Amino acid sequence: MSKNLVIVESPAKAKTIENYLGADFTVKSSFGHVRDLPEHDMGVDVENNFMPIYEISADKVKVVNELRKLAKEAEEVWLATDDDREGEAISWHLKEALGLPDNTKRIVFREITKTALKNAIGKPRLIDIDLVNAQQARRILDRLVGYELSPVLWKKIRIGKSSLSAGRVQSVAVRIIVEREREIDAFQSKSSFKVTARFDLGQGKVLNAELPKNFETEADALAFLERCLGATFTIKNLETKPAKKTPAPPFTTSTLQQEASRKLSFSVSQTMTVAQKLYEAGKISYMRTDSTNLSEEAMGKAKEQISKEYGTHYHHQRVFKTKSESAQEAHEAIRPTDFSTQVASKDRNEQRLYELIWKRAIASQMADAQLERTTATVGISSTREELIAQGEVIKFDGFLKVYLESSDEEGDEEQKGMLPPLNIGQVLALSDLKATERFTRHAPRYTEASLVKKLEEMGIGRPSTYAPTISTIQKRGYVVKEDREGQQRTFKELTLQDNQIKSKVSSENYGSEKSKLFPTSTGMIVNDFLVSNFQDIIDYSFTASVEKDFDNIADGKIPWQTMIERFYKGFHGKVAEAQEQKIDRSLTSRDLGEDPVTGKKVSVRVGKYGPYVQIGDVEDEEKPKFASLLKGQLMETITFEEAMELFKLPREVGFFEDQALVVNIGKYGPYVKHDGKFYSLATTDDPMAVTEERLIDIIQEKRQADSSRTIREYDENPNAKVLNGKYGPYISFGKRNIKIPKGTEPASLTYEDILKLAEGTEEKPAKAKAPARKPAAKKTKK
DNA sequence: CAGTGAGCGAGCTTCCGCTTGACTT
Repeated sequence: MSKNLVIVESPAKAKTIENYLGADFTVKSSFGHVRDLPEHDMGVDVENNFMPIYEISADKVKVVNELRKLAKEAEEVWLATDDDREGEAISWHLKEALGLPDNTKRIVFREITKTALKNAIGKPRLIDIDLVNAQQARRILDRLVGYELSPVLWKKIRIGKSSLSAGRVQSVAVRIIVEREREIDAFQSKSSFKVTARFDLGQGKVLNAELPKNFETEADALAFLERCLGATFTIKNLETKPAKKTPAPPFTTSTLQQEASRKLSFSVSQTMTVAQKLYEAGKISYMRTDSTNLSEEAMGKAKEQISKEYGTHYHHQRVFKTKSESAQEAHEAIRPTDFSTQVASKDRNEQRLYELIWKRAIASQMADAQLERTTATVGISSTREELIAQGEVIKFDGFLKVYLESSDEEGDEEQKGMLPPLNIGQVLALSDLKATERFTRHAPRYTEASLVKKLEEMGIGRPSTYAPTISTIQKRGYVVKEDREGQQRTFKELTLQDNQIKSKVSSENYGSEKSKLFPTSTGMIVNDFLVSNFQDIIDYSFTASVEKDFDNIADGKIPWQTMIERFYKGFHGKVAEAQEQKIDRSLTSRDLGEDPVTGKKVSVRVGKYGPYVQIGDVEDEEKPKFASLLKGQLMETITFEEAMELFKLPREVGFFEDQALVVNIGKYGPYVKHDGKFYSLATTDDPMAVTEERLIDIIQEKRQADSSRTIREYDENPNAKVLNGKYGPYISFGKRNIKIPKGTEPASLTYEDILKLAEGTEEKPAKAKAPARKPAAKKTKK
């Protein structure tokens, strides 16, 4: 056993550090936090100065036991968790859990290099209890908010099949999505006419120019074209200005998620999983960071690589200031551990992400790109308006040699090309002059990654929680990530060509969405409830204001209990008030009108399985009719006409193999039922309009897919099959899935073999919760 | 999984922020 035990948070980091520190040091990791408030209880004694109750987390018992043993054997323990609020708290919890003395040495370093480590070891300090208290305040505030608000939702809004929840971070994330959707719903598109001209310069060269301002009406656009009939077009002015482009800083968690989403179409969680693999393989630095900082050593290595690969004039050292105010900067920016490594993995996605990280980090240490922007003004003999043509020439590519950041704006950033050679006074031959109707666009819906960006800008959430937050709001049923088909619309186009003006009407698809976040009715209802009852908690500035308090606690200016007390007084009062309120049914239902046939009331409500329309009342003699809403329809916005359409389901859409094809919509979306089996419709199929041919296709496709997965079937039992799954072959036996023992050839399994293998396994219950069992359990208690 | 949805009401759910595997079909 070595003399020194060093404890860090991550095992990969432990391994690296051990190599640097030598034989006298054993380096172990805590795997993050080891103690926390209890999961199934508030764990905060509100009556007793908010005293928290901590317990060793279930999955950390083993780690803690091992560390306790090693700590006893060691002469000296060094707490080397991250240099931020959470890291300080982890050290304190370790000290408490391992029974270490108060003077245990605490060391910090922000980059893993030999010098940084030596410096840290030479300058140990004690645990900063003020900083720990700031973390405790953060933890307790989040617990109070989350565990008091969520039960209010359970009591006041019982909808959806998943349990509802609220919290400082997730509720704001949902609010952002809901408000954007409402903004889009209220958006009125305006059309205008954009004028573009094409000139033929001969020898295959073309000049494209446009009018700087659009015309608001077709009449204005037409009048302009008429004025241009027979006009002469001349280059009136040429202006050239130097310009430059500067590289973006190296990646933080949030910017990595955004770029991987735009350039590689990765989901936020996929990015993190792939990055974790690269980190564990030692290929990149830590991937959960809010810092854009590179270590001196890293900048030196980047310089070497750039000079070697592109020449020294491509290098330009840059130190980036971190933008975000909430940044805690315990780590470096995300960068390759070795800049000379360009191939880091055989896995395609790992390699693609690595390349992105490598390029971005390298580019951040490269020279600006030098450009030349040329603006040509085209005068028109018959009118005072002028056309403008713009071009760009790259004089020195600099960092553009390796990397260009992409943008969220759709299609706006067309690459400007070079202008052909032009002279002032040159007369241009017009090929055509067009006025095309264009429409203003609503603000874009959020993607996972652009929501992360927004949250980060608002200082809400941390690098380690962006991905989990995004998945929580989807799991709770507040938000769905979907593709939506666009709609057709027509637009007008006026063309002046060969001294004639022609008008044409064309159609285009607009508003289609891919992998965007949409609020559900549940999300909107819960959001509205929270906004009207807990305005300040889900206010966009709430986190920022409590962060100021946490800073004051960390600076020793106020005791954490004072801050929590002050907050809790007002907050708990509002919780109590909301509990007293009658359930507001208008939140979860809306009247649409009367059925013209029966005169019965038509209303839309949100039930256990989502929003649905109901005709009639449960008290009526005749049972009410129900129909679920389609994807994309919301309780808040559905119209009476759309609602009545739904009652055309279930529809019988023809026959196949002597059985009817019935289209309906279930809990999990639209499906076609045929011969007692269910086949899901694709998201692009409209259940109201899908044809017989298409349905037969769907059935045959599904059968084809199933049969290609089947390795063996059994006459004795149609429910027993050997199938090929994502992770290799397995046995599907009724509702059970059984592992195939190692060394067994799946195709050789007989039915008897399967029965034997099934013996030891338990039948999986259809639903995890067996409702009949619970009351019985209570009886025994009594 | 897929012919629910109200209300009755037992007993359940839940937060944010640090970390990795275990598990899946």
